[in-house]
Amino acid sequence: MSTASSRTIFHVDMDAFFVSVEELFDPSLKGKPVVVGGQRDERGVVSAASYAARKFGVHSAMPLRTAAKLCPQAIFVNGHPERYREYSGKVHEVLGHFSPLVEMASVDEAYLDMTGTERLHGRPLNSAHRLHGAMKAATQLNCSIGIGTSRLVAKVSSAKAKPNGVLWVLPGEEAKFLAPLAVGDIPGVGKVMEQKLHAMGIQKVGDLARLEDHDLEHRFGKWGLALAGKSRGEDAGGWFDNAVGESVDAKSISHEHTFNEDTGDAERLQSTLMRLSEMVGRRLREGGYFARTLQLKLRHKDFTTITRAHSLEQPTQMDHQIFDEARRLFFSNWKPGAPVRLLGVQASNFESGSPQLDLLEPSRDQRWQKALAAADHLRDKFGESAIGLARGMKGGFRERTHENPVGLPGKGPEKKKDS
DNA sequence: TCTGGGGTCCTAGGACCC
DNA sequence: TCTGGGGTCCTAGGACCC
Repeated sequence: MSTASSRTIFHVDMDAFFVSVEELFDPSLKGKPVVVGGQRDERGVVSAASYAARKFGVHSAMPLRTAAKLCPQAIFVNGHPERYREYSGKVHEVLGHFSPLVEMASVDEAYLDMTGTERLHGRPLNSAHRLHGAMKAATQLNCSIGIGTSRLVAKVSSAKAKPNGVLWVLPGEEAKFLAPLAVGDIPGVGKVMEQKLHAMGIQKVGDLARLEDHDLEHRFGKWGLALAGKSRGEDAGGWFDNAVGESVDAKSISHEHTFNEDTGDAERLQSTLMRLSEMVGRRLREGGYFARTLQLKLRHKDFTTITRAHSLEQPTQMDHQIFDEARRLFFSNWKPGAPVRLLGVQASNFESGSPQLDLLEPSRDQRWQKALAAADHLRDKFGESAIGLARGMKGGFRERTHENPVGLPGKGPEKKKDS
């Protein structure tokens, strides 16, 4: 690819994002070993660790209890997703001043296509430094910026620029930049792939680049071919090939819950399924999605996990249909009393627009849809906890009570308050 | 060490159809 | 009888990312 026709991609990655946001709300955390993600004795993993905590070997995805052992003096903080979303919005806004083609890849990182912005913003290194300053001024947060001719190179270079740095890989220098790096530094190469490559005697990206494309394809299929391209710095295969800023429709929506202690209590499990189904339904309605496939996820005490899916005749976005299916799948795959660690509900296989509606009479489903829309509206207005959402399965609605937190029919004290 | 939650993509087998 | 080949859909599981 010639220099003249090459793209200029920025990858902007916020430094220790969750920790830095928490520090803004509680400045006393600054400089201390901080672990975000939960309390030291809870089930769960580290979402983010401050640089002071990282010195003790703490890193994200590590079990909280392990982090507590490695760094007993660490301050453990529960995550605040609303705060991160708020600051993510501020980040997005800053980026919008630098390019119309901005794509948030997650809450704390984004790609910018800066191709052709030189007249407006100057040379890449210049505009990166201005962006860096503007980000600090607007959000009080540090970021690192990688610049390259592909998303892949930009992303790898931002990782190498951390913390609080800027790194530009010149057009034409991609292979030279990547060659000395470990194969595990390539996005998409995780533990398993890394082990396989090591077993082949491949340690560095340069070793990979020396192999023939068709050898890699033969060994690893489609992925192998993509890998060969990546070793040269190309956005080969899958998501990376999308133009920056191209909006991609969601493919699935899911919610899951890990119990703090395993439970075999059927009522508790059912009410959890109900809550998860409602959360999924709500997001389907918000997004205007109708899902044809519903999936249950069930993780046992020993961490063995199964998923069981079913596709409906007609797509749905309604809580009770989701719940009915999730419950059916659950009871046909659960040995009564067996301790459960996690339950999850997923909707996928979306169909655009509304499903076939009965045009002659307002069907039961349509009435349901209206009721749910009204409930969503109330929740928007008064907050999740302010109202006991009217809900029910067969008869009318039942109110949520303390004993019956999800309004499960036929359970808890008979506080029949049909509305 | 004792393993979250929300996603995407890929593979692979079986059903079913032509 | 003992048996093709391709295409698509469905389901299950796993690698990977932040």
